[in-house]
Amino acid sequence: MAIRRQITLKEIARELDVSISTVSKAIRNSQEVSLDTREKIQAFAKFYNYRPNNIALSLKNRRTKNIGVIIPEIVHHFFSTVISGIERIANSKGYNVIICLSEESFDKEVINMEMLANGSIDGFIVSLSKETLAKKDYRHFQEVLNEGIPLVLFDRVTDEINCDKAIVDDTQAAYDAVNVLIRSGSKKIALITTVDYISVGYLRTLGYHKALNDAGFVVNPDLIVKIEDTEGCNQKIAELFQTERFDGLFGVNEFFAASAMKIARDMGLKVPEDIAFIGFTDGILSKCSSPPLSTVAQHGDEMGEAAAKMLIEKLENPINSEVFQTQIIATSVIERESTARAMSYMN
Amino acid sequence: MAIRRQITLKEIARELDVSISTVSKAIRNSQEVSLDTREKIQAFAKFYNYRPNNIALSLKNRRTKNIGVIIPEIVHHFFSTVISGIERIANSKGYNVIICLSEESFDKEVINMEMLANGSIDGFIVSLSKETLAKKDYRHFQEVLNEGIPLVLFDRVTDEINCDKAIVDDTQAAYDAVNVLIRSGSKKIALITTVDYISVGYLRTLGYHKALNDAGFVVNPDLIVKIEDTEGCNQKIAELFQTERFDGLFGVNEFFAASAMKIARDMGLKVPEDIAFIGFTDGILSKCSSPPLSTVAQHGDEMGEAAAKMLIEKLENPINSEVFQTQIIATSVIERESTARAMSYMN
DNA sequence: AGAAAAAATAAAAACGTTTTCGTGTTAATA
DNA sequence: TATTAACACGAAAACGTTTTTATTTTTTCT
Repeated sequence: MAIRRQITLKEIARELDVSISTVSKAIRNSQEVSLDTREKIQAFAKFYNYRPNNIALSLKNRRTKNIGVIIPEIVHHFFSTVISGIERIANSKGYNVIICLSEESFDKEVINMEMLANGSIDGFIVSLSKETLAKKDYRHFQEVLNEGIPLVLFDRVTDEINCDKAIVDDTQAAYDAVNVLIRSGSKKIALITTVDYISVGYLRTLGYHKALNDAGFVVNPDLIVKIEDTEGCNQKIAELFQTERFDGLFGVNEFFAASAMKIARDMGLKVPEDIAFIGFTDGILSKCSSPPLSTVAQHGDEMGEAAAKMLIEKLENPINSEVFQTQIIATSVIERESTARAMSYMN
Repeated sequence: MAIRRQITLKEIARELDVSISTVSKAIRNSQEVSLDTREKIQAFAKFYNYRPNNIALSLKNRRTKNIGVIIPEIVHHFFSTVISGIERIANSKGYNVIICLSEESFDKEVINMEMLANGSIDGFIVSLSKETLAKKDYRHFQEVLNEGIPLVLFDRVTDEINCDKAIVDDTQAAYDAVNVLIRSGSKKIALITTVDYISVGYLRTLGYHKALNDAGFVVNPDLIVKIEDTEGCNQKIAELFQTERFDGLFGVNEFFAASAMKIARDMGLKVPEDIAFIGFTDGILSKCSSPPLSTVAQHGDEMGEAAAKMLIEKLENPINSEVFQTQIIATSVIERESTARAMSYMN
């Protein structure tokens, strides 16, 4: 089968002995060209399966219809749901999604942004890498904004840069989650969280504090474990179980909660009778672990949709380019067996 | 902060009162332009943060340095690891990855391909949607191949189209998995699989048959459950447990295996003593379920890397555009507690 | 038949590059 | 001093579109 590269206007013009402009107009069915020639050209174009070259269009229109998305990782339930939401909206509005992974590295984030900012995309949707959050260096974002490229941040955001954002109310959601533990009868509640510079981890920790305070519980720092990376995770959780006694545990993500629950069960504790668990993110892990894990659903796909909608709005309607909004995506607490204590346990 | 759009060669040329070509050459440090002007232009360009417009380059070079990836879904451990592998290689070679989701729909697959084939990408990496596999309609692939656009298929592939492929030896891997069950002492082994048109499900089913045959076991069709979609999944698995007795189960993905194991435990069966389980795909579910699930690691990231390497090779070296290879990515069986029977159970 | 109006088509510019080729200036050589 | 070589730069083409403007052809009217 001989290779037949996509045919161009120029080739059609040459073949049919008319000018390029006539071909262009005929294909777009302009009244400017006689019905005769129009039909002839259209038939020819159809036969050779003519399709306008996207790159040429991008250059001419100075818009690519591409959205650049930069996330820390993709093998991750929450981030992949967000992508899914972004893709759905983008696709429905004729945009494509270019995905780059920062792998939690500041440098990769910067490089990827520069790579895409040279005309490859019309706007960015980004969730900050851990390193960026730790460094607090946001110049690369300010730069693209100065160049007039719209930017939407989601989930891991910062106050230091002024743009559209889509987040959940992490503090409130954590507050709600901890309250589920409290209502289920937990009196001493442990927390497995991240280091503080991860904005969402910090905010969820705040919610934990607030919930305990409002319930009149004292916050015991010994019940709080801050995990830097997932490597030594199980180790640190196991230590907690060995040194402290508690009857409820909140993990700021589903991995922490599920891991802790597993360790507890392996130690012979009954869930939820002896200890109740709740996590964050309603991923496959929460649904499939034993017992099923109560959790806070973040609705990542909605967050992705919201982010994409805001971005596309800015792209197609640059009038309000200076008014930014922060959309709070509603979370919902999903109560499953891991917090379902019978009433007899309560008192 | 006033918006300062990216500066162009033309603007630099006008500002410095030289020709566009001189600016272009100076920036690429050509000896053709005097050191004086070169330095002047370079300084100016650097000051205004000049970067060549990617779209213009794409048009000129007739290559976009974009790879189009079309997968059925992204909220899925295996597919996201593949993306991760693709992205790593692509990024290291200066390519960007455009991701489209077919959502298992033939039409979306076709539309996405057409959308990208109009010049937006240099080549495709695709895993077939369920609908496409069911319809066996591969014309859209033949078309892009005829247009000279390289294509690599991975995981869900078909013999009907001739191109580079990256797969695992599903039959062999399933054979190995079932043998783990057999070695662990299982005598009656059930299978939870997909409907036959899913190539990988079918091949894994073959491996199951082969393993039983080679071990001298009879294949009992009543022990085989074919799941169409995940909706009624738990229901159908529960029925199996109610109507049949068996002491080993192989699930063609980790979700099937984990779900079945959960149901078994809820029914009071001990794992692995009463019944052993093994799955496919080493995702978070396998690692975190109780007990941890033995499984076949597919090494999705390696598959993604292999696919990306083959594609980029074809892109940068179109000489061998007619020689296609199928790379078999090695799988590895990971034995965890779910098949770890003490010897006393064996005989 | 000739002029004016209308219709059909073509030319050219623009989007931002790179590159080939051409031209003019200066320096080196006979 | 005349000829050539080296050097520095500019013009133009090309990638594939769309759109504005210009030109040609046809039709209509007196």
